[in-house]
Amino acid sequence: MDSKIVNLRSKMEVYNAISGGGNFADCPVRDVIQGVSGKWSSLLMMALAEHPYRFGELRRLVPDISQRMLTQTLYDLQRDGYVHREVFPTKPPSVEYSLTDLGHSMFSALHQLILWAELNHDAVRNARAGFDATQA
Amino acid sequence: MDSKIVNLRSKMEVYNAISGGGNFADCPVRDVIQGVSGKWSSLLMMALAEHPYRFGELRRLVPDISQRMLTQTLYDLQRDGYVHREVFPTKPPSVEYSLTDLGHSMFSALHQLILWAELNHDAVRNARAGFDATQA
DNA sequence: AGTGCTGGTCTCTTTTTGAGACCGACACTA
DNA sequence: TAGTGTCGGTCTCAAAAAGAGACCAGCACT
Repeated sequence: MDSKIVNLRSKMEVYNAISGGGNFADCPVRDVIQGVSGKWSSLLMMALAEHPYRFGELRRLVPDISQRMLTQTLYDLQRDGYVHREVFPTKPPSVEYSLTDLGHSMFSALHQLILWAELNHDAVRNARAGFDATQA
Repeated sequence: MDSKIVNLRSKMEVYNAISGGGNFADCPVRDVIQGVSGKWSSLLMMALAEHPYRFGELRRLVPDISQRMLTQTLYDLQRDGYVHREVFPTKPPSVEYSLTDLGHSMFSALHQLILWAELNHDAVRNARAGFDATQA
């Protein structure tokens, strides 16, 4: 029984095995992907990949993000080493966010997904519409 | 003022422009990325990219997903056209989930990010540890 | 008659997110 | 000098999403 699962030495199984007691927190892919998979992370990475932005600029660029989530998402991206935060002692003080080398490196991988999304947006929308039609 | 934002014809601006009244829902990248950026989506895509799995198999493969979220995430992936759901009239009936062509296509883009995550997991973990150290 | 397996749904609680008021320090304006 | 605006946030409260786990029908086997 469950011969597929038992026989295949797949990555999924290895991640399960690593986790040992079911904690599963050590799965490298999950650990990293979680950070990028937030609702706003990829969008902010896209913005910062172009050039550094200040807090207020990002807020205007992504109008439907709340200030709270902008702060928090930038904090998380900074914590994971993707984003650098620099405070300039102007009056009033300004804060600039920019991608680190690690951030640029990660974005180049994320970029593949973004390109795919641009190319296949219609296909996804059509699939969605077709699915909703049959379910109605 | 805000010369950077005004002068640059960046993708970000185009997405903003498209959205017109601030709705922003028509941004293709957001629309597609949202579907993949769920907590469990990428993990399930990884699993199904290997070979089809049944509901219970997926549940055992990803032990810390709730049955509710497994159902819902698979439903969403199916709706977006990434996953095919097939019911076999065995007793008890079994349900098999597999990637569609669109799903495989999307996964090949997502795969770049996964590979990056595997390669750079340590760098991210170190950044995180260093950041937490300075914040403590 | 009882137990187990299948793939779910339903309800309840906890966590995450969103909306928006509020903050101090300074500049500019009237 | 008092009022207004900008900066980058934090704080509180309500709404939405996710997690935990009970429950379900249908059939097989004991």
